[in-house]
Amino acid sequence: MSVDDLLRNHGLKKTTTRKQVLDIYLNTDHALAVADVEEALGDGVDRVTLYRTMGTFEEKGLLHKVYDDDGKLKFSLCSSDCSSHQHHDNHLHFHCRKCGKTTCIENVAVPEVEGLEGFDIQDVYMVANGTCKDCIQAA
Amino acid sequence: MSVDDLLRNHGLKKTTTRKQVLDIYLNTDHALAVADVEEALGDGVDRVTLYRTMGTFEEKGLLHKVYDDDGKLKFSLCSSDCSSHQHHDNHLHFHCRKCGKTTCIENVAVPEVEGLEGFDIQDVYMVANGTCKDCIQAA
DNA sequence: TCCTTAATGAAACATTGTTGCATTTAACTT
DNA sequence: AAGTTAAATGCAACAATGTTTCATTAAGGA
Ligand SMILES: [Mn+2]
Ligand SMILES: [Mn+2]
Ligand SMILES: [Zn+2]
Ligand SMILES: [Zn+2]
Repeated sequence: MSVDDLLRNHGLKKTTTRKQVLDIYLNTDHALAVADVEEALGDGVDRVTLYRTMGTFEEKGLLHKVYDDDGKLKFSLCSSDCSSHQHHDNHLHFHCRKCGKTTCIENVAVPEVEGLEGFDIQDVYMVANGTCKDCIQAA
Repeated sequence: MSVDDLLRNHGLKKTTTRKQVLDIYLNTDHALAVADVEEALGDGVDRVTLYRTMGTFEEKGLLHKVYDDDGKLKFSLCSSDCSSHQHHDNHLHFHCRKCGKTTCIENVAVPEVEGLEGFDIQDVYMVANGTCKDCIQAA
């Protein structure tokens, strides 16, 4: 889907910054932090605007949060059925300790949690840490 | 096990601050951030010392890191078989969005990850978010 | 008790994220 | 196409979290 369509479908105004940010995510295969996007845009856009842009994208279901080993916040594109009402990104994530990249493993679902009687589970986050394919091959 | 024994068994000097910090963790059933410990100690101990203390405890296998929903870093007591060589805290964690407490669910193991051929998985972190027992009862 | 090394305190700094307010711009109305 | 309005942006100031350097203090062994 195009950048313009994605923005319209999620009820967002079509601004220059939003189109640029979304374009970056569409052309990257791993999660990006605010600082990464800031660097990719090479100045010209205020840091605060990026924080607000990513926040809005997360609220509206365009991006979902990803945390790596060190609690560093990154964002990844959501699957097509995420909206402002609900996220459906219950897949595994992989964080490579060599290259630092965090990737969505869309085809591995987070397993159901058993044995937690008395708790109300809303969602489960799961991240595997280790060495990614690329870094193994490069070694 | 006593505070003194724990410190000795992990090869750590017995200082006032370390004993106080460890005592707090032994008497709390949920994970605590550096700021939480600082507040519990009520001044007198420098913030930097606490960061270093918790860092050392983590290295030596006395505490393990816990991240909640917002990437906030907390620490929890490790199971008895953690050491500076390796952590064995592969259990589920629960983060309550009402009270904010993060708890170790020692009796629920993190499931093995299937379907990740080509990756080298070192460890897996898993946290369930929702409402805890206490907050459900209080409602 | 003395000595050595590790632990601590203090200050300065870096990074990440938030808030208030003035200005600009997108989308809608006319 | 111009005008209107609410949302988005830029800027400055602030807050929270974490790190680094260096002088001082304290722990544990000799
Ligand atoms: Mn994902
Ligand atoms: Mn735990
Ligand atoms: Zn890698
Ligand atoms: Zn609760």
